[in-house]
Amino acid sequence: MDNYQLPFSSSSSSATQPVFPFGLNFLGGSLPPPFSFHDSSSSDGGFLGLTSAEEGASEVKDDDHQPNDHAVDPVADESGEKAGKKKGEPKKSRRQRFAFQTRSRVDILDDGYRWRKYGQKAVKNNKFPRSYYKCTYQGCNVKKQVQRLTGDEEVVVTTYEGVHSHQIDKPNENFEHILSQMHIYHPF
DNA sequence: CGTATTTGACCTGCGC
DNA sequence: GCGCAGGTCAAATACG
Repeated sequence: MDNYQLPFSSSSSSATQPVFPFGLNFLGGSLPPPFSFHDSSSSDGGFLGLTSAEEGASEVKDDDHQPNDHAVDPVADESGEKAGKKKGEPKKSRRQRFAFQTRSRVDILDDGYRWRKYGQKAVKNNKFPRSYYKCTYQGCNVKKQVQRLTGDEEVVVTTYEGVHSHQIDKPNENFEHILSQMHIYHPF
Protein backbone atom coordinates (compact mmCIF):
# COMPACT_ATOMS: atom_id res chain seq x y z
CA MET A 1 0.00 0.00 0.00
CA ASP A 2 2.98 2.20 -0.11
CA ASN A 3 2.53 2.53 -3.79
CA TYR A 4 -0.84 4.06 -3.27
CA GLN A 5 -1.47 7.64 -2.41
CA LEU A 6 -4.01 10.36 -2.74
CA PRO A 7 -3.07 13.15 -5.09
CA PHE A 8 -6.12 15.04 -3.98
CA SER A 9 -4.97 15.41 -0.46
CA SER A 10 -1.66 16.69 -1.75
CA SER A 11 -0.21 13.80 0.16
CA SER A 12 0.10 16.18 3.03
CA SER A 13 -3.45 16.36 4.24
CA SER A 14 -3.08 20.11 4.25
CA ALA A 15 -6.42 20.46 2.53
CA THR A 16 -9.39 19.90 4.75
CA GLN A 17 -11.51 18.83 1.85
CA PRO A 18 -9.97 17.46 -1.32
CA VAL A 19 -11.46 18.44 -4.61
CA PHE A 20 -13.61 15.85 -6.25
CA PRO A 21 -15.65 15.52 -9.37
CA PHE A 22 -18.41 13.88 -7.46
CA GLY A 23 -20.10 17.00 -6.35
CA LEU A 24 -19.02 18.45 -3.05
CA ASN A 25 -16.78 21.15 -4.44
CA PHE A 26 -18.30 20.69 -7.82
CA LEU A 27 -21.83 21.51 -6.86
CA GLY A 28 -21.00 25.15 -7.13
CA GLY A 29 -19.86 24.61 -10.67
CA SER A 30 -16.20 24.96 -9.86
CA LEU A 31 -13.97 23.17 -12.26
CA PRO A 32 -11.51 20.65 -11.02
CA PRO A 33 -7.86 21.43 -10.67
CA PRO A 34 -5.38 20.38 -13.33
CA PHE A 35 -5.19 16.74 -12.62
CA SER A 36 -2.33 16.32 -14.97
CA PHE A 37 -0.99 13.29 -13.31
CA HIS A 38 1.29 11.01 -15.09
CA ASP A 39 -0.44 10.14 -18.27
CA SER A 40 0.37 6.52 -18.69
CA SER A 41 -0.73 6.25 -22.27
CA SER A 42 2.17 3.96 -23.02
CA SER A 43 1.31 1.53 -20.31
CA ASP A 44 0.97 -2.08 -21.22
CA GLY A 45 -2.75 -2.07 -21.38
CA GLY A 46 -2.98 -0.75 -17.89
CA PHE A 47 -4.10 2.72 -17.09
CA LEU A 48 -2.38 3.69 -13.92
CA GLY A 49 -3.04 6.95 -12.25
CA LEU A 50 -5.65 9.59 -12.52
CA THR A 51 -6.61 11.20 -15.77
CA SER A 52 -8.67 14.25 -16.35
CA ALA A 53 -9.88 15.59 -19.62
CA GLU A 54 -12.16 18.54 -19.90
CA GLU A 55 -13.39 18.49 -23.42
CA GLY A 56 -14.45 21.99 -24.22
CA ALA A 57 -17.17 20.63 -26.39
CA SER A 58 -19.90 22.95 -27.44
CA GLU A 59 -21.81 22.34 -24.30
CA VAL A 60 -23.31 25.77 -24.25
CA LYS A 61 -26.72 24.68 -23.14
CA ASP A 62 -26.88 22.47 -20.15
CA ASP A 63 -30.58 21.93 -20.38
CA ASP A 64 -30.33 18.40 -21.58
CA HIS A 65 -33.25 17.53 -19.49
CA GLN A 66 -35.60 19.48 -21.68
CA PRO A 67 -38.33 17.53 -23.45
CA ASN A 68 -36.82 18.45 -26.79
CA ASP A 69 -39.96 20.26 -27.84
CA HIS A 70 -41.20 17.03 -29.32
CA ALA A 71 -41.37 18.59 -32.74
CA VAL A 72 -41.75 15.32 -34.52
CA ASP A 73 -41.45 15.02 -38.24
CA PRO A 74 -43.46 12.01 -39.35
CA VAL A 75 -42.10 12.49 -42.81
CA ALA A 76 -38.73 13.01 -44.38
CA ASP A 77 -37.08 11.82 -41.26
CA GLU A 78 -37.64 8.17 -40.62
CA SER A 79 -37.41 7.20 -44.24
CA GLY A 80 -36.94 3.62 -43.24
CA GLU A 81 -35.54 3.71 -39.76
CA LYS A 82 -33.69 0.55 -40.68
CA ALA A 83 -33.21 -1.53 -37.60
CA GLY A 84 -35.21 0.97 -35.64
CA LYS A 85 -32.21 1.66 -33.50
CA LYS A 86 -31.41 5.25 -32.84
CA LYS A 87 -28.74 6.93 -30.88
CA GLY A 88 -29.57 9.42 -28.25
CA GLU A 89 -26.30 11.32 -28.18
CA PRO A 90 -23.74 9.85 -30.50
CA LYS A 91 -21.79 13.02 -30.27
CA LYS A 92 -18.61 12.63 -28.36
CA SER A 93 -19.16 15.72 -26.31
CA ARG A 94 -17.65 14.21 -23.25
CA ARG A 95 -17.54 16.41 -20.25
CA GLN A 96 -14.91 16.28 -17.60
CA ARG A 97 -13.59 12.83 -17.13
CA PHE A 98 -12.04 11.71 -13.91
CA ALA A 99 -10.58 8.33 -13.40
CA PHE A 100 -9.17 6.99 -10.22
CA GLN A 101 -8.43 3.64 -8.78
CA THR A 102 -9.80 2.27 -5.59
CA ARG A 103 -9.10 -0.89 -3.74
CA SER A 104 -12.44 -2.39 -3.12
CA ARG A 105 -13.88 -5.85 -3.05
CA VAL A 106 -17.02 -4.64 -4.69
CA ASP A 107 -17.32 -2.99 -8.06
CA ILE A 108 -20.01 -0.66 -6.92
CA LEU A 109 -18.67 2.29 -5.05
CA ASP A 110 -21.26 3.91 -2.87
CA ASP A 111 -20.43 7.55 -3.29
CA GLY A 112 -23.81 8.71 -2.12
CA TYR A 113 -25.39 9.03 -5.54
CA ARG A 114 -27.91 6.75 -7.18
CA TRP A 115 -26.44 4.90 -10.13
CA ARG A 116 -28.23 2.71 -12.60
CA LYS A 117 -26.28 0.21 -14.62
CA TYR A 118 -27.09 0.67 -18.28
CA GLY A 119 -24.52 -1.52 -19.91
CA GLN A 120 -21.62 -3.82 -19.61
CA LYS A 121 -18.89 -4.50 -22.11
CA ALA A 122 -15.70 -6.46 -22.04
CA VAL A 123 -12.57 -4.64 -23.02
CA LYS A 124 -9.58 -6.11 -24.74
CA ASN A 125 -6.90 -4.97 -22.37
CA ASN A 126 -8.83 -6.23 -19.42
CA LYS A 127 -10.18 -9.64 -18.90
CA PHE A 128 -12.83 -8.22 -16.65
CA PRO A 129 -15.88 -6.56 -18.18
CA ARG A 130 -16.46 -2.84 -17.79
CA SER A 131 -19.69 -1.70 -16.24
CA TYR A 132 -21.44 1.50 -17.24
CA TYR A 133 -23.53 3.42 -14.75
CA LYS A 134 -25.66 6.51 -15.11
CA CYS A 135 -27.02 8.84 -12.47
CA THR A 136 -30.73 8.25 -12.02
CA TYR A 137 -31.36 11.80 -10.92
CA GLN A 138 -33.50 13.67 -13.41
CA GLY A 139 -31.45 16.19 -15.27
CA CYS A 140 -28.23 14.71 -14.06
CA ASN A 141 -26.53 13.08 -17.01
CA VAL A 142 -23.45 12.10 -15.11
CA LYS A 143 -22.04 8.78 -16.10
CA LYS A 144 -19.71 6.46 -14.32
CA GLN A 145 -17.83 3.41 -15.48
CA VAL A 146 -16.27 0.77 -13.35
CA GLN A 147 -13.38 -1.28 -14.57
CA ARG A 148 -11.51 -3.90 -12.66
CA LEU A 149 -7.84 -4.41 -13.37
CA THR A 150 -6.75 -7.66 -14.89
CA GLY A 151 -3.69 -8.03 -12.76
CA ASP A 152 -5.19 -6.82 -9.54
CA GLU A 153 -8.76 -7.82 -9.18
CA GLU A 154 -8.78 -5.94 -5.93
CA VAL A 155 -8.17 -2.72 -7.75
CA VAL A 156 -11.17 -1.10 -9.36
CA VAL A 157 -10.89 1.81 -11.73
CA THR A 158 -13.81 4.18 -11.45
CA THR A 159 -14.24 6.81 -14.13
CA TYR A 160 -16.65 9.67 -13.61
CA GLU A 161 -17.94 11.63 -16.56
CA GLY A 162 -19.69 14.91 -16.03
CA VAL A 163 -20.67 16.87 -12.99
CA HIS A 164 -23.61 16.27 -10.72
CA SER A 165 -26.15 19.06 -10.78
CA HIS A 166 -27.73 18.02 -7.54
CA GLN A 167 -26.80 17.19 -4.02
CA ILE A 168 -25.87 13.82 -2.70
CA ASP A 169 -28.74 11.67 -1.64
CA LYS A 170 -26.70 10.47 1.27
CA PRO A 171 -24.76 12.12 4.05
CA ASN A 172 -21.26 13.22 3.21
CA GLU A 173 -19.99 11.05 5.94
CA ASN A 174 -20.18 8.21 3.55
CA PHE A 175 -18.20 10.24 1.09
CA GLU A 176 -15.30 10.58 3.44
CA HIS A 177 -15.36 6.90 3.86
CA ILE A 178 -14.88 6.53 0.16
CA LEU A 179 -11.92 8.85 0.29
CA SER A 180 -10.40 6.65 2.88
CA GLN A 181 -10.53 3.67 0.61
CA MET A 182 -9.74 5.68 -2.47
CA HIS A 183 -6.22 5.27 -3.65
CA ILE A 184 -4.48 6.41 -6.75
CA TYR A 185 -1.89 4.17 -8.15
CA HIS A 186 1.45 5.90 -8.15
CA PRO A 187 4.00 4.30 -10.47
CA PHE A 188 6.87 6.05 -8.81
C1' DC B 1 -46.48 -2.58 -9.33
C1' DG B 2 -42.28 -0.01 -9.73
C1' DT B 3 -37.50 0.16 -10.11
C1' DA B 4 -33.09 -1.75 -11.01
C1' DT B 5 -30.45 -5.11 -13.43
C1' DT B 6 -29.26 -8.12 -17.29
C1' DT B 7 -28.17 -9.15 -21.91
C1' DG B 8 -28.03 -8.65 -26.92
C1' DA B 9 -28.00 -5.73 -30.74
C1' DC B 10 -26.62 -1.58 -32.90
C1' DC B 11 -24.03 2.66 -33.72
C1' DT B 12 -19.92 5.59 -33.76
C1' DG B 13 -15.12 6.68 -33.91
C1' DC B 14 -10.54 5.45 -35.01
C1' DG B 15 -6.87 2.74 -37.11
C1' DC B 16 -5.07 0.43 -40.86
C1' DG C 1 -13.27 1.50 -47.27
C1' DC C 2 -13.30 -2.07 -43.90
C1' DG C 3 -12.63 -3.90 -39.41
C1' DC C 4 -12.15 -3.49 -34.51
C1' DA C 5 -13.10 -1.72 -30.10
C1' DG C 6 -15.81 0.88 -27.28
C1' DG C 7 -20.14 2.88 -25.90
C1' DT C 8 -25.29 3.18 -25.60
C1' DC C 9 -30.07 1.80 -25.82
C1' DA C 10 -33.91 -1.00 -25.45
C1' DA C 11 -36.71 -5.09 -24.06
C1' DA C 12 -37.04 -8.65 -20.82
C1' DT C 13 -36.34 -10.30 -16.29
C1' DA C 14 -35.60 -10.20 -11.29
C1' DC C 15 -36.31 -8.27 -7.01
C1' DG C 16 -38.39 -5.33 -3.28
